[in-house]
Amino acid sequence: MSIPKIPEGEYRFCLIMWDCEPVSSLELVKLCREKLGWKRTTTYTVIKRLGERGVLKMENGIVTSLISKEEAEKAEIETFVESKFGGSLPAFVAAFTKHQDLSEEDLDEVQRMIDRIRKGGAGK
Amino acid sequence: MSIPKIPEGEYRFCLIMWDCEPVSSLELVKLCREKLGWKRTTTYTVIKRLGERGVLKMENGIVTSLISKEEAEKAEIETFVESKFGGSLPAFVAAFTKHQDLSEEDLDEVQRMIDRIRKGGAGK
DNA sequence: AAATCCAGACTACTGATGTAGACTGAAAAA
DNA sequence: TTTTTCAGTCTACATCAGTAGTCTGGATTT
Repeated sequence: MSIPKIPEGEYRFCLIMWDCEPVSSLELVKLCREKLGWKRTTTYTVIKRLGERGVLKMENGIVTSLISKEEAEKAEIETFVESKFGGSLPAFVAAFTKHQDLSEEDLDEVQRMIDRIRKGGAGK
Repeated sequence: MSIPKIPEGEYRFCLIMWDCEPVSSLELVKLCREKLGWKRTTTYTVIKRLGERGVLKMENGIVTSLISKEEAEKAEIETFVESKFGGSLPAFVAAFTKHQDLSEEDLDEVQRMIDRIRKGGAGK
């Protein structure tokens, strides 16, 4: 039902997993050692915990995600906007555009997305 | 000097503080009891911890923030984009616009901000 | 001065997170 | 079949966040 919250470290792991799933735990152990500097058991512990929270499942040594990166991102964004900006998108966007150094390319990117949404009638 | 990370509960407290500072600790105790359901001592504990981390200071029973809401927001957004989207604003904005239910008004709001930034000349 | 109050500090407990060493059962090697 | 290896689990421990009970020194009241 509700997407479970994924804290920092575990999220870093997830990014790796999403990037190459389905993947063997062995492979993940290797990747986490290289990219995160984790010990073998640390990776297994995280796999275990994420499994308990329904973020992924491991069967026959193969790890597969149960919630997609997109779903997780959506949940993260919602939680973030909710807790930091009282759920107000405008408030968030205001702070967002006010502080970040948005390059022309970024602005164009956003512009394009807005247009796309408008055309697509994603009002929903 | 880098803006310290402010976790959930403490951030909720900060929102209240930023809203009425400078304010007496007594007043904060009352507000937190009403809005957050906190016991008297809990509020004091949080004031203490945030004081130690340089988020605020309390002198003669008067609490004042040391980092503004704007600074905190900026830091939060940066951390968020960094950890969830590898620091890529486009990636973030993409996920953002793709998943959230942006109303026409929100879109207009964002549109206006973009226009304003463009006119106002590069960054800030 | 003795009794009372109270703001603020101290101490404390619980659950989550980050990280990893010790252990085990089953498969592979000798 | 005895030994070795190793994938995956268990146990463990420190830190942090959330929340609050207890203690104390100084101000207030009697």
